[in-house]
Amino acid sequence: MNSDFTLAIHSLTYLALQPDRMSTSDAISESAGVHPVRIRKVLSLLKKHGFIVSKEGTGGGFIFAAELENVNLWDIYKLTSEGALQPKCPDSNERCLVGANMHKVLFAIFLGAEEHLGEFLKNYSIKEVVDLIKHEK
Amino acid sequence: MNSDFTLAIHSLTYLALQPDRMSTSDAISESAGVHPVRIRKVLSLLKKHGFIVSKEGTGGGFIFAAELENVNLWDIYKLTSEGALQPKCPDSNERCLVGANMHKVLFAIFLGAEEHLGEFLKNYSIKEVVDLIKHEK
DNA sequence: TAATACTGTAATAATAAACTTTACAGTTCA
DNA sequence: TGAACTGTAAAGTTTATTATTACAGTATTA
Repeated sequence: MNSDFTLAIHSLTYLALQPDRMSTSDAISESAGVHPVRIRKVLSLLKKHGFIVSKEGTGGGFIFAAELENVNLWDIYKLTSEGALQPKCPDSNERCLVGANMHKVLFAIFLGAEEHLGEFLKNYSIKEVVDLIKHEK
Repeated sequence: MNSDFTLAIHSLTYLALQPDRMSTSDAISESAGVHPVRIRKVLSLLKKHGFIVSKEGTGGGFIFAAELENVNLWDIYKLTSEGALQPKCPDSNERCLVGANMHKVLFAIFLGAEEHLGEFLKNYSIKEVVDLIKHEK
């Protein structure tokens, strides 16, 4: 799994704390410690799904466009990383009972596991993450 | 996450279906479609924790050494992949409220997520996986 | 209207992680 | 003693992730 999921959480949390003005990808990337192009790529996804709004040109940037309570980590996971739990099985031996069928069995189990994980992640909205961040201070 | 977890499940399932004789790393690796050295590395872990027994020399190999019902996927996950859910955060900006504290907050959330995943994986013992494999046939 | 400060995105380069391969020491059996 | 195994380390290869470069498009401002 790449870190798009955590970068998305990081970016949204950042934006949640700047509700009144636009933030640039440079500012967010400096906070997260990654390259601005990477942030723009992740934010581009979040924009497509309406969580944020962007504006080009001078004074432009990104800003939150939803209620913090209504964006939870499972929503973000699905956008950035759905299927990431699935094991990448190499081609196994079709002439062996185990090799031939393990892929299907694991696929089904990991699908269940991801759904189960989803139930957990739904408990955390960006609002909760923001509160946790503030509490750390 | 590398595929040690799924290779361990594959190997144990394979051994579960050969309860009466030793299986070589070559045979298992052919079933799983990976290199025998990799299988031996994974099996070495499983051996350390008593799930299997190995024997060197001619006629040697690996064999299951526990009750199938008593080895579940969470046990195996812990051995092979514990912490794999944890996001690998790059060093973020300590002078930013979000950058400075996101790591701790995410660590806590993902720790919970992994425990939650554990509850799901505990539902699957190797016996169940074997049954699913047989059922696929 | 020209310069500046942004987003958006593609293409390439660098780095890191995963996996394979080679090598060889140790063990058991025939 | 030789063949068939496990056990590991080290080196090489491949793949995935991330950074960098480049540049087109858009809004602002002077």
